[in-house]
Amino acid sequence: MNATDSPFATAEQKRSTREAKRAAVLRAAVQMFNERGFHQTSLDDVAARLGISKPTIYHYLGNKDQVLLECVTIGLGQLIEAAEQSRQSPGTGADRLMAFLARYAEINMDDFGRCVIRTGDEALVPESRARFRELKRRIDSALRGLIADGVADGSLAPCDPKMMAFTLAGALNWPARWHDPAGAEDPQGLARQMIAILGNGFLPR
Amino acid sequence: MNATDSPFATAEQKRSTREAKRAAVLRAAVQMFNERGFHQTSLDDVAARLGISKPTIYHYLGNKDQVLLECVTIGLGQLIEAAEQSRQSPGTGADRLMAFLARYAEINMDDFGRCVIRTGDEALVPESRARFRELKRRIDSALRGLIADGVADGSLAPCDPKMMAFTLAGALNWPARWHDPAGAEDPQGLARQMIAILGNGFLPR
DNA sequence: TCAGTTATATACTGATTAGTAGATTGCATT
DNA sequence: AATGCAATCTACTAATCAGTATATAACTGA
Repeated sequence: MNATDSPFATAEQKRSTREAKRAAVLRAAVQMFNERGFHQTSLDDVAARLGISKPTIYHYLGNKDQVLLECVTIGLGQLIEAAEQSRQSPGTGADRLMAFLARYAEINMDDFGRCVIRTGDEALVPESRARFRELKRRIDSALRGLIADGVADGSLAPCDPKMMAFTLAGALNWPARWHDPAGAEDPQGLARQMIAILGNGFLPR
Repeated sequence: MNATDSPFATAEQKRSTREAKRAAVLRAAVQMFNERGFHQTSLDDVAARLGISKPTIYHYLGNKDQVLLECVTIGLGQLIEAAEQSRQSPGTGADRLMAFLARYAEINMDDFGRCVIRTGDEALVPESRARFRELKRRIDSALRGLIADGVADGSLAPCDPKMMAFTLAGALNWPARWHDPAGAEDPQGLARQMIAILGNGFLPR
């Protein structure tokens, strides 16, 4: 506590507690969606977990579809950011791809990334669905681009980038279903192991 | 039409039309669950697609949870059968693993297999959930066993069978989400391509 | 002091839908 | 002829839950 804290909040402080509350609601919602599924989670449940009432959720986030859309948008935003960083990072195509895959896998074991994977397109209302798909397409193109680069510079095996992207993404999406965030295995370690397997293949070299 | 067909059905014919009706209801249900999601599909919707009424579904299959449990049980049954066949098939560990993976991928692009993948544990009522998990565990053990055999006979690269199983299964589960059953790509071809990628890895050999 | 804004609650409405009660028809068996 | 069972329907009940109307309290700025 410093001398400047008073019971009267400044505009900036208010803006920031509002942000914090909004984030807390979103965090509670995404965790419950991941644990129990979107349709098994009512907004009253989410409110109860936070000790607030349903209209407060509407105040901060809007209706249930908007809450879900915001969750997946955050997850997809993290993935897009990761893709952009990898594109600019140094090394061969293979190096850049592997850096991206590691980040990709970690995000998929995190609250919002898990939500992206666990949310089927059908769960969203049609307008949100289009947005959801578009963002996913963006990640997919970025991944294909990284693969194509690696094939071009010879650091990756020749392949069809589309099939390769589906295969790699599938493998690294799956932990969103089985990995227990409260469990002992650490996401980074798992990601590294899976990427090593995908890099070398199951056949002996 | 042969001479023996008459408007009066034998007991056997009746048993078999009953079976056919039951199967038709199940097929309609699983397809709609896959297209629109379990919670977005009401039993009235399923009945409407077949031109029947909801109580008829209860007559043949029971309540909504039982319908879903039956769908996933069929899919898992196909996978278990595939695992047993591969265990007994000839060739090296790698050969047997690849035969299984091919079948595994194909099943996952079929109605009931897709449903297995798309159904989260949370969707089922707790009693069914235990059964669902147990069957999935069985497939996972079978897969790990095949991998361990291949590592033992040297036809597979040394690896942790658990991580390898998660990685391979994840990659081959994913088409259940993106592959369009009405689309042009044929499941067998896709399966072969993915397995080649997984066998060789993305790094050049 | 009054009007406006923000944060929050209680209590309701309306829609959806799982599941059931009960009727009907027709064949099968005694 | 009578009883029972299989297959099917229409019409209802009851629960859940998204979303809203409305109240209140606190602070803000005029």
